[in-house]
Amino acid sequence: MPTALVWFRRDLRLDDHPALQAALDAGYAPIPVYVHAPDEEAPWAPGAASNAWLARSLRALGDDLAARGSRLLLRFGPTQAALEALAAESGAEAVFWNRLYDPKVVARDRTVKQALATRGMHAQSFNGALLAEPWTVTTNAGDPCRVFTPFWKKVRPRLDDGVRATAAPARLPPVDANLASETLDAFGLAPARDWDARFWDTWTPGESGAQARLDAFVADALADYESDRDRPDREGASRLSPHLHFGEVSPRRVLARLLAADTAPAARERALAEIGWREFAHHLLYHFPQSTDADFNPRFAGFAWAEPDARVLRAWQQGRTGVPIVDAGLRQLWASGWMHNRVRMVVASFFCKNLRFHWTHGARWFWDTLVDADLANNSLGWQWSAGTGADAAPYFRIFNPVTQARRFDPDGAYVRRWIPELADVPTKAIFAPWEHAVAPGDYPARPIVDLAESRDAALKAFAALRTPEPAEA
DNA sequence: TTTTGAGTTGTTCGA
DNA sequence: GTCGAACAACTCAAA
Repeated sequence: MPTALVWFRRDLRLDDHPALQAALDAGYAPIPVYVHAPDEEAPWAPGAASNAWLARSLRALGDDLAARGSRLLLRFGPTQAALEALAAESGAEAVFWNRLYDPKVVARDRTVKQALATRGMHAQSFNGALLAEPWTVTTNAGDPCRVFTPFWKKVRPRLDDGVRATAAPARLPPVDANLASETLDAFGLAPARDWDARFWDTWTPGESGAQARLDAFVADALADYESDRDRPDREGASRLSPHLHFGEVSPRRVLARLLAADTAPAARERALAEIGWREFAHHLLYHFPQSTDADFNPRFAGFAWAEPDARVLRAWQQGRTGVPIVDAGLRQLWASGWMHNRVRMVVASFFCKNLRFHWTHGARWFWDTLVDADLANNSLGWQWSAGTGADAAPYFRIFNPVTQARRFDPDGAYVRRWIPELADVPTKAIFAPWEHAVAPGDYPARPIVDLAESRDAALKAFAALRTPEPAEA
């Protein structure tokens, strides 16, 4: 039986895996391989939390392949050399993989594809990560979309039919035992010290964990998704983001489940729209690759950002700003590798508006600490919050963290869970303890920045960006 | 080409 | 307490 390499990247599943399926359909015995080459994604090589997840997800994929009679080979990069070497060792005639959209990865993959083709190999890539690949969606004028609503109006009608997910193969051909594999430990992905120990109370990386999460979401949270998705004190979010990032479940599979769910149309559409935002983020990243580091809106080149003060930056990172909802979010992030999306917006607004630090500094912290760190989603989210994005919040929309906490954590349960110092503070005082002089000694007595003053300062800084009147002649 | 309508997630102020 | 307006202008996208 001829063999083909199936190059796994962030598609760490067997269900609805187009590259694997294509190899099988073409009559090849697949040789699954993962190549460890983080340098090739610099300066956005995966962060520490992401790597901790990846280690577990790779182990799960290896187990799942073994259970079907196959084997996952682990190799060190550089990628091109690794794939060429494995092809030579195995006699593989073809290489199949699913596409990614990060700028550095796109460039790397193009080079790899050309190199393989030059050697006479069949190299082919597939769509395994998106419902609508970036080049398939344009405005009527043929340009990339910059605004979500028109983008989604183009994509949403396609989804009612025509997007199919294929089932995982029940059995796979064996992989030649002579083909060598690195050990997972050799990759050095798992943390040396077990700071991630508590992550795994809430998360199960790997395909079966992803499917269980999807099942639980559809069964328990979908019906109330419209309201509860904004409530960090409830289990209202899907929590699918890290599973989607690593491709442990495909968006087509999520779509199929949402379309089949017996639920109110509004809840379904809301959940679909969140998948739509993931699609839109990838659309923007693909068409505007510089948006990971540069303000989308060039007008912000003249904005009076504050120079990040190391002490203040550390207080934000550690959840010691003195603003409870902000600190709760950042502590949740540190403890669990994840933060509720509503709270992400609150901490980002505080960072970009109240502290007036450039969004890239916050994005970098998220990148290192989130298990769902995703270049497309992270860049879009931070630019949206900062107001620098193409389709961003208007600049005068500055979140008041006290108001946000009262509205979305009305009983203070979320704050108490993540800030034990405040566990005994009454609800009416817990969102702004400095106004009631109730904060205990080891919690900051007042916010690191005055909320009202810093809000006004941000508005003034934005006002200064306005196009100046032409000078009098 | 020109015009028109619209744009994830908010806050504050004053009637 | 509730409600509507103001907060600015700009740009995108479609008609």
